[in-house]
Amino acid sequence: MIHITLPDKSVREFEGAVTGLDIAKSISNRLAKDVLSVSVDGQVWDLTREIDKDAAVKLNTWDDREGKETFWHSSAHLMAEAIEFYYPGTKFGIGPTVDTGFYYDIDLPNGQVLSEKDLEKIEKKMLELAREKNDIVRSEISKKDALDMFTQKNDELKLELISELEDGTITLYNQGKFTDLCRGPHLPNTEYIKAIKLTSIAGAYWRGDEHNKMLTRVYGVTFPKQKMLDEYLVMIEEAKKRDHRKIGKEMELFAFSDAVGQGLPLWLPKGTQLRMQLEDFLKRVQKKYGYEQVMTPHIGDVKLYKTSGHFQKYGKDSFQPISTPAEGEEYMLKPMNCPHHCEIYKVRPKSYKDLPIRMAEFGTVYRYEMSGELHGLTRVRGFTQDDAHIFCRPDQVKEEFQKVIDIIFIIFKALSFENYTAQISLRDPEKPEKYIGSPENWDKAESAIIEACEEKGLETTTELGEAAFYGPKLDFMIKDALGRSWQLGTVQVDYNLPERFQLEYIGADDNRHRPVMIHRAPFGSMERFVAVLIEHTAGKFPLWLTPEQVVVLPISEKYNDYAKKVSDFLNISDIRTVVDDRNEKIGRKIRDNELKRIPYLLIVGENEAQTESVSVRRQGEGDKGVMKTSEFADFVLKEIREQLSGLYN
RNA sequence: GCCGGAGUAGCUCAGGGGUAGAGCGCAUCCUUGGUAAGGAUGAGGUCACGAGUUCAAUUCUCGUCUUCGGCUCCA
Repeated sequence: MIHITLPDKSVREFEGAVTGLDIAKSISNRLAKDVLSVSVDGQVWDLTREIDKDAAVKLNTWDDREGKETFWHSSAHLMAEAIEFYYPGTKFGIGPTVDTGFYYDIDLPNGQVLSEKDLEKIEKKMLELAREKNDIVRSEISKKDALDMFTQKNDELKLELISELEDGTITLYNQGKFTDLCRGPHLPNTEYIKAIKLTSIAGAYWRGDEHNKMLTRVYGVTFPKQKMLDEYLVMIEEAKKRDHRKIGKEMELFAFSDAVGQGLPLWLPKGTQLRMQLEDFLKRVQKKYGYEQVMTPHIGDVKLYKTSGHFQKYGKDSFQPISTPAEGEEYMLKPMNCPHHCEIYKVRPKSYKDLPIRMAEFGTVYRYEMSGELHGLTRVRGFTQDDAHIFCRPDQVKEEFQKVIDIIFIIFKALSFENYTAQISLRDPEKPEKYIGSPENWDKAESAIIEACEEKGLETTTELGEAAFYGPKLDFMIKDALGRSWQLGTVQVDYNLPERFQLEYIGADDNRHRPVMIHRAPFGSMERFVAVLIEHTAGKFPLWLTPEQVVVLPISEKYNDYAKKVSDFLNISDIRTVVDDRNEKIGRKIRDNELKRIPYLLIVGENEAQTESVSVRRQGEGDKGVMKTSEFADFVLKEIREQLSGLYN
């Protein structure tokens, strides 16, 4: 008798060994059709693999991550089978699943190359093979046999993988004419796969090491229903429309120029206005939280970065030192603001009563990112961090950390960022030698972060070994239009720099102590943040951020004076207005896309009887009717106030 | 940096060894008392840059730069 415990704690009894599929059938036919794999005591198994002892079982469908992974994993094998059909002798590296879909790294024989056009025929072949309904069969194999088999195939990639596996744990999966080394699990057969799209081809190093051979990586995604693929493709198209590079160009927020240089963004007037609104907002919040603004130069003596240790670690990846007329003198474009702030700290001796000191700067830094890494505003070579450094006593770390989390919450709430994740990065407990600072301080800092997050009710994931060598950290990630994760806000505890710069304060005991430094940047960088904000809002910014709040349109030239009066009047209310003094054809300009992005359109002179009034149109709502200009000002201010209300508490 | 696409008007793109093309935008004029439009005319290009092949290169070849998709990296 076998007892199977389901997630709802109910227990089903079976006469003898059962498969996941059997269990699903015993529940409902519908589930038997939908189930893709089965988790047995936490391990994901094939549906057809026999369970011969009591176990806790979860049936995975498309809605479960495990189900999707099984589906895509089998799809990768299907793709490999199709590729082997057209390119016999292809060597196969690894073929894992990713967030959406799967890829396979392959090495085509005789230096053949794959182009985008070839993907279609592979797709077709995959569908053909899928319809053959070939069973996917698992078998166990000894290490020796496995080595023999792939030696015969002359596939040194698989041989390398096998050589690292333990004998007795090696399994093969076969479908049709294709057999692959694989841990599994897989679908029972290929007919589950109904809709296939191979999305792209890219180069990738074998095992991610640039000293290794470059393989061809083929990406694809599959679905159990054609309709789901269609929806996915529509979603991708929609996402492309939100791309910040596209919107940034259309709205004239920022630009790049070959003449200026790669990865160096030019902020256009509207983009600058947007950015300044964000900066002002954060400055107000920071002021409330006891930060003081500072300013430091864009360059610094190379020695400064040698003291901080950054030169040794990152000197090669920086813009190279600038020589001066003086012999042997070298300066660097600053790659970070921290060393400058440490020097500010040292201006005069500090008492424990002075701490915490919170030093903020919108500091522009320059890093020579690899050319292939540059990407719109999200990865650039010159960018402005909304940087601040908090110098505090060890006993203040937790409280300061919580205050930083508060600030990040205020920002995310103000901009309705809900789809974020937070990750705590701690030491690797097995490798204490990797980290600087005393274990006691690390313990204190790590528990301070964990407790601070808990007390703030922040849901986090914890990664061991992901901490910086100088301290633990907390990162906030947010997804962009295409589902890629970007790191935005970051809070890092640092024991290293205070040490290197010999920072001190005099404690209540009249002894010298070392302060703890907290680095934090809620936006991360203005560039990246604006990029994510654009994609998040698809260019429809909250009213208080909109680069063009209100457009005043005189319907003909004779209303120009009045339009100017209206705009002057509204300017008093801190609302940007744009007067276009062209004639009535202006209507053509303000339409479609542009109209969509301007919250308010005021038309002056529509009704000659009411020259004291304006016709108001609200984005997405259409005609709001005729209002007195002063009424409109109140109306808009009220709306902005509503959007801003509650942001500070 | 590496692999693979791409670079033609302000924007989106078509073309192709022999005066350079479209749509939108822009300009001028006409029409339209209008919910933001119709018509006519026109201006805009070293076809990214540099070499090579050729009688002739924007087109073919090579190199450089930039950009896009990945890899790697991210203080």
